[in-house]
Amino acid sequence: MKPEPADAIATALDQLRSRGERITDARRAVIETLAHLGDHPSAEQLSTSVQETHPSVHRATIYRTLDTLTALGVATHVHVSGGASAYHLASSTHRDHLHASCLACGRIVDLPGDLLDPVVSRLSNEGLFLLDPSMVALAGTCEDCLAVRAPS
Amino acid sequence: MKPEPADAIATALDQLRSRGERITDARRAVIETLAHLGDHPSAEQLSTSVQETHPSVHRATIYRTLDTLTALGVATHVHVSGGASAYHLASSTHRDHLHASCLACGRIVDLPGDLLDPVVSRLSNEGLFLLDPSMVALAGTCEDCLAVRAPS
DNA sequence: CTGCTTGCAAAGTGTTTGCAGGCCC
DNA sequence: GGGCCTGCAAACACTTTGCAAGCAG
Repeated sequence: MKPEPADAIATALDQLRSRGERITDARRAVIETLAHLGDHPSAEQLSTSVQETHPSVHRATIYRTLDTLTALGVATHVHVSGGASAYHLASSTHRDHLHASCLACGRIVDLPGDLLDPVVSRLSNEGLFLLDPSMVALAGTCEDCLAVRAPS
Repeated sequence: MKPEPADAIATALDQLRSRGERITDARRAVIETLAHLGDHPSAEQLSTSVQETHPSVHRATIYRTLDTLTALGVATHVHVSGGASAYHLASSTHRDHLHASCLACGRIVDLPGDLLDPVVSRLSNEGLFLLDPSMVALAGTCEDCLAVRAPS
């Protein structure tokens, strides 16, 4: 089900090009690494990974690139409770899912994108708050860690 | 509607005493300041406030005290997207509400405590995740900022 | 007294910024 | 070539830690 990383990379680069952004080695490196990791790395982790293949790319550039990619909608990030932000490409197959960080193992897991729709409606109806699900950092325990803690 | 800060302070101190924790000037200062601010200050803001009335209390102590208070359940904290954690006393009148940070003004607003119950159930039923609502940092736009952005 | 707490200073994360030079288009 | 991007280093915000002295119980 996972798309070829190559597809995701090409898509991302196209998005950059069509926005008139420049394609540089650093940006290519960030996008390629994001695509190949496929995970939800933090900027710091990503920085480490990128430097394995492209040692000349500076950390600060990674941060700036992620900023740019996020601003363009090519990538998204979740601010994880008390930790570093997690990034991933906004490829079409991953679209519109939510993120939750497991307090036990620290991983970011994907959850259904419509999960918070009822909550958004309720808050909206009651005039309390305009909730932006994509900005929400859910937290709790993932199924793997649940299995460990509470074996049947 | 707000309880006298004095009540909240007394309650908090009692909780400390009954847990066998020591009552020190620093702890009293933190609790008093939390009670009087009534808001959801960050550790850093709290530190600043405390030092206005108790200049001898060190920042590091504030962090340690907040840690202790949180561990005891006397205070709670929300990890706010990309920023500092926000703290407040877990006084009975405030109990069990959720927090959302406004992306426009940065404030922390309180939302109904049962807001995420359906979400918790759904995730639990589907065996996906054990969501801990108290650890969730909601985000979006608060009603005040909505009013500004979208005047009738 | 005993040992939990504090003050202080320093280190540790995660991230941002100013600047000069470099490369994309 | 013009100006966006980058590398570098330093600063920044927030938080944690080791240690010796101090105070609560």
